[in-house]
Amino acid sequence: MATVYDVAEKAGVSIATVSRVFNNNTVSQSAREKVTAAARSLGYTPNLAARSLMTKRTDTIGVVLPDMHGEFFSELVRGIDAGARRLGLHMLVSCSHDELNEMAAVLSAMQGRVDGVIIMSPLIAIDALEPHIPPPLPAVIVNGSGGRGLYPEVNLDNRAGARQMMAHLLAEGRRDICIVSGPPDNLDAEQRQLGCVEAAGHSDCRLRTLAGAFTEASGYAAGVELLAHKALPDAVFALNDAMAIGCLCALAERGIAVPEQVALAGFDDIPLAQYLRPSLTTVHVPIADLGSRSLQRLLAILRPGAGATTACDVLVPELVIRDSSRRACAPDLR
Amino acid sequence: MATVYDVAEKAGVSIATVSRVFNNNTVSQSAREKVTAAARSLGYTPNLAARSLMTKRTDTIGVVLPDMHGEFFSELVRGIDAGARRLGLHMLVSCSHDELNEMAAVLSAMQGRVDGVIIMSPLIAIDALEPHIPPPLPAVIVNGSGGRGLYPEVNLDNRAGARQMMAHLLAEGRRDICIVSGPPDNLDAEQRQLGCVEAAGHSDCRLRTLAGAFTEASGYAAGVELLAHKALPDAVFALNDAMAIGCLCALAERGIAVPEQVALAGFDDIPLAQYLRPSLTTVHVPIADLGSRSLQRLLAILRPGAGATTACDVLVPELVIRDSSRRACAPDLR
DNA sequence: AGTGTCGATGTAAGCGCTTACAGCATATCG
DNA sequence: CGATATGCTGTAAGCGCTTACATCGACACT
Repeated sequence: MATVYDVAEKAGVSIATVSRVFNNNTVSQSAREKVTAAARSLGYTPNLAARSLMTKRTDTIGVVLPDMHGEFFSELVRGIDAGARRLGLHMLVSCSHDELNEMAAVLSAMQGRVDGVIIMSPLIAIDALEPHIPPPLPAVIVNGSGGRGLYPEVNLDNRAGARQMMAHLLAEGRRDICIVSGPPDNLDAEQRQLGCVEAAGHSDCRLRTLAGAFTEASGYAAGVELLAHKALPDAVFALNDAMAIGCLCALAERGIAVPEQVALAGFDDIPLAQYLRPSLTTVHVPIADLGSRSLQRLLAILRPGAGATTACDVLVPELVIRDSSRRACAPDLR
Repeated sequence: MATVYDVAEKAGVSIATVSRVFNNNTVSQSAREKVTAAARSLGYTPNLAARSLMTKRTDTIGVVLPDMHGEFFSELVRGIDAGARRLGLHMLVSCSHDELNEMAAVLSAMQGRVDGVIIMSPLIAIDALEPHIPPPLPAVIVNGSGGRGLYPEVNLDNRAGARQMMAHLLAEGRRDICIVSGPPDNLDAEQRQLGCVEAAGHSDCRLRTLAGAFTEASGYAAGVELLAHKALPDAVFALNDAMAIGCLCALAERGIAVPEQVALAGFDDIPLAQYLRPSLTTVHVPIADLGSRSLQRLLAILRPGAGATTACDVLVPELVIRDSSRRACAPDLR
């Protein structure tokens, strides 16, 4: 590999000038041209390790995810990547499997490789996690509501989303609502459930809960269990779309009409939701926005004063009403 | 940040010994303990840029994807990540949006940041891409069938998968089959289509094609178009699951019974496929395997002799027959 | 005792780059 | 015309680390 010395020699200038050309510093037009030509002919690329060593920057940001399963995470990464590319930043991705030690390991391994990290950890309580973030590492936490304020957070208002959905179901006249919950300790799931309980509290409806795990299979299982009881609820609110799909499958198998006998609702609004039969009422979560927003947040730390930071970092999801919850089931023609 | 000098001083040894401790070289028990203690108390972490500068390794591999949409890519990344973690490697991810220039830019930016790259580019022909891969950068190409052999490839036998599906549909007595194709120039789509044509050639069936784009929406549109014609085919083979779902939606909306009137098949076997009503017959693509296999391949270049390389790098997908294509529609109880 | 071997350690030389500082034209001004 | 400012450029000092080489005991063997 060619170095600044090779380029300098070929261009007949000093290494400092070469470096200046590649860092957009003040260089005469003629020198710039000579250097550029020499660099091209030698196939020179600056050695980034050496550069990092001097500048103490890596132009890379880390993304720590619990897992890579499903559309949710890929969408999040997409949101971050889009922003990062525009800023000339790279993206180091790692999955921690929601295990505290593994997450600590990932974070410490990232130290020195990245200028900052975006951490998403719906399972691990942030106050347990915070001590494991290496102090010099700037970090932003996504969707981990309730840290000690040491790190900026970008959150989704899961509670508000759940409340909206409940309000909708109640408005449709549903009074016996069954919630299919998320995995224990999952913060999103907790918040969504909380929203449901809040909304139900203001009404005369009956609320029950079936255990779920945010997977299609657990939704299916919940649906089967539902049918084992004598009294079918008049609405099922699965706390994510994957479970709603599983549940829909179980209900359809047993010939239960949705929404006529039972209304069904999900949460997330995955792209597919509108292509189910019946199309799925759900809560739209702007996942990619969550990603780009958290990148913005991180950038505000890394390059202070670079751009105006949005003060608000709680995204409010939006209710999307489709056929699966409608009393009068109008065909959804998109 | 503490450096080797600080640790050396505190531990009463030379910097070489400190370095040796952190590189598992031969050091006496007592020295090792002194260094470890000193390092911990100073919160020392080796500076990776400096290390890279000497070793010329980054312990990071790059992953270049066309996009991050949908489950396919996240699953692939998951497969790579799992392997990488075990080997102590990091993963730099970037999306190129299937644009040649952007891909070239991404690749050149990765040079020096990674020890090698895994490139997935279903849209860009590999022989167009190869010149843009910086020569010193070890690379493995996933699913980009048909390079000039400059780089190892890990491919999925799309053609065989499509042939299997066709054979199944024919065996079920379907004779008028409509294919919903993928986006133009997409290599996977091309291969799948080719497999269909091959299989049809050996039979007496009628084959027609409707344009698709691997999205739910395009599948839906294809379904609608299908219904506009007077003669409904007796089978629809959508070249990926997303389109099959869209198509199923369109058919269901118009009251067409699947599989009684029309059999429906997809390709990919996304996790959701079994939870559709009717559950979707499809071709199972071991996506995560594709990822881990390509990592293995890359590793064989990076660390020659480290592990036995599997000679075979063509993964054969597997037919998964579910309700959507069965003549006698037995309930699928999983 | 002399010699060879071997493991543990220290010394010092870079890896390729950025950047403070100094130098040196050339332009500007009193 | 000398003094001062200005714009480019070169020199050289590291950034924090790994590692070749030299050194030095300790030990075994003849």
